[in-house]
Amino acid sequence: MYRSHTAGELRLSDAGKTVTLAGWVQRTRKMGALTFVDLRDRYGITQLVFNEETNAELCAEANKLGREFVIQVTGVVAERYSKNQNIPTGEIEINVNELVVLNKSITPPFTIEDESDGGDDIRMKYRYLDLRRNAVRKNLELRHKFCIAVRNYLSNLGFLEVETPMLIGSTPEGARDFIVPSRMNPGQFYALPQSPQTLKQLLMVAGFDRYFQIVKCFRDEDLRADRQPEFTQIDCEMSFVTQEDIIQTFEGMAKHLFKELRGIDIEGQFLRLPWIECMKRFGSDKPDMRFGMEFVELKTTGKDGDANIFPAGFSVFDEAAYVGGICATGCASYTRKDIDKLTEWVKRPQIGAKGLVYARVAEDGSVKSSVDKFYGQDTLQAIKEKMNAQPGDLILILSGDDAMKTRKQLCELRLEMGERLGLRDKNKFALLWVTEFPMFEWSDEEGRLMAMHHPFTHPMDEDIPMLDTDPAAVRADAYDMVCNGIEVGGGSIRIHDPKLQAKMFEILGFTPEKAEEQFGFLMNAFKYGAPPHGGLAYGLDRWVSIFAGLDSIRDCIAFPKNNSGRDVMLDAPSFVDQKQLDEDFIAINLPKED
RNA sequence: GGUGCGUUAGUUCAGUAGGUUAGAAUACAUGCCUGUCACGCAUGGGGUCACGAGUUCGAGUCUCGUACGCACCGCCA
Repeated sequence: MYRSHTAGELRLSDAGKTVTLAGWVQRTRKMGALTFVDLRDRYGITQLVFNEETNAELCAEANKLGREFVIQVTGVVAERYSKNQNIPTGEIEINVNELVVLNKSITPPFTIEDESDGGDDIRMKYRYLDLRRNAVRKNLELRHKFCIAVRNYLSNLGFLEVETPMLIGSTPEGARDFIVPSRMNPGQFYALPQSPQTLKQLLMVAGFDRYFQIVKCFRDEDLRADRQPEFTQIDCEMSFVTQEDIIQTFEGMAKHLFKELRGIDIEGQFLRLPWIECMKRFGSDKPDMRFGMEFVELKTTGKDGDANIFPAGFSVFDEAAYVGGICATGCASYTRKDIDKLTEWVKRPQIGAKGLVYARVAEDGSVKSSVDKFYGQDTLQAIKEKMNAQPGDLILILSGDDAMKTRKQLCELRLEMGERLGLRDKNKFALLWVTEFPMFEWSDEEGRLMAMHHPFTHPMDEDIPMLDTDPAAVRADAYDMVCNGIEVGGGSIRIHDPKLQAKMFEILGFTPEKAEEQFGFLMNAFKYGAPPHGGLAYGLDRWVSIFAGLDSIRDCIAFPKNNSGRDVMLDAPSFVDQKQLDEDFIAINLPKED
């Protein structure tokens, strides 16, 4: 037996007990004849005491201990002379009688403490040391609890967890696949699933009317703080359901998770916003609803309807297709310099605005703007009224030729101002459903319509007739759940009619042969009695990050990849031996260096 | 594929206008210290300033290129 207790559980009530503990040396403090050692394991820290006067030999051994040595000690629990209120075991210490060094450690490359001195790079290279730190370990503990809560909730509703294969066929639609060679089928490749989408639909055909799976998915695309090449989804599918049924079920799950993991009761139904309204009011299909600062449209043209608050005179607005603004509460105190900086910020290539028009509302209600020489006070007052701007507020206005592009720029500005005003509080949560997504979006690169969600998404029933006449206007029976401006889940009602599915492939530019080759298995299955079905997938890593207040999903993944998709600890990916390539009949064809 | 920022001691960083021997904190080592708990004090070791080229009498500092890291755009059905 290596230990009788963990390093986190002993209390004053245990005083007098003889115990054996094992763990890592966090640090040692030598005070003359007394030596204190903090013993750490994943449960906590317990102070060990060695006294030169009672056992000089043992104390000398203790003085040789270094950071991260693995030791086992036996001793008696005693009340501390002066208590440490900062840790749960702070009222006791162990007077050690026996010390065994189970393993030595070389000096770690960074200090393994709550406030580590290590940067991301070195912590990732030595992730197994980083994981010894409370901060990182707690994220993984939260992740574990999250998974338990998910399984409990879904299990109680009759959902069945079914594993689907990791080695499946490649489908070029969507993200790039990771591919895996098949030795027994020379020249052929499996693909790792981007999602178990088609497989879960086949489970519906099989009659598993409530399925879920906590499952790894793989996409060979560039990484971000919230995107890893392998990530985890809570993949769900239900039969004989409408969008309303699915929203009820998974809104319930979100509420359950908030209650279980954060102790937060979310009252009432989540807000639901059609996609087009989201874009008009927030310039995004995943708006951060923790704060308002909604867009006010000052000029619209074309399909948004013709409206214009501005008299002619300022050529930029005269020529713009869209002019919109936000009202930054209390920001009238921004100096000319502050606004110049903000203007530079919106003109950066990442945002791409041409410029920024501002208007300050003074305490007396008068408006002073950067376009005073083009517009009279009456126009400025009209803008103030329309934007409901109060004295002390700063109105920020962007314009452009393309309404959607300008809205996206305004969205960036809104988020930035929200950040500056401290309105994006990590302990506040604002959830909503975004619905009525467009079915298709035009791809310049492909020169055809692409599925905005995926090709198995059912159109909204009332829009089905438009598939023939105006496919670009068709809305999908799809929905995303958004939390604090992050897409945490999304799904749709699926097509279960093989004829409708065939039509969809046709609109997406598949020839019947191509559709048959890639998705024949699904089309075929649908001929044998496919139930109406739909589902949703939650991004587990993103959910856990939100609950843990993390900026990057990497912090809740035990062994994440870096920006270049590398595992710097394993040094993967790597080249393989020629023998291995030969077995798989693979020739490497790297581009020649210039 | 692109944009921005970065790379200096084991680690986190500072380094002024281009000028002598590149600093701090922490970590590490040694010593002192009987109640510490971010202990304290003293002493010490530790640097190819990412790499390559260029400008210059002289480069950690300026220029160009490369590599790597982070954030973002494209991409992510």
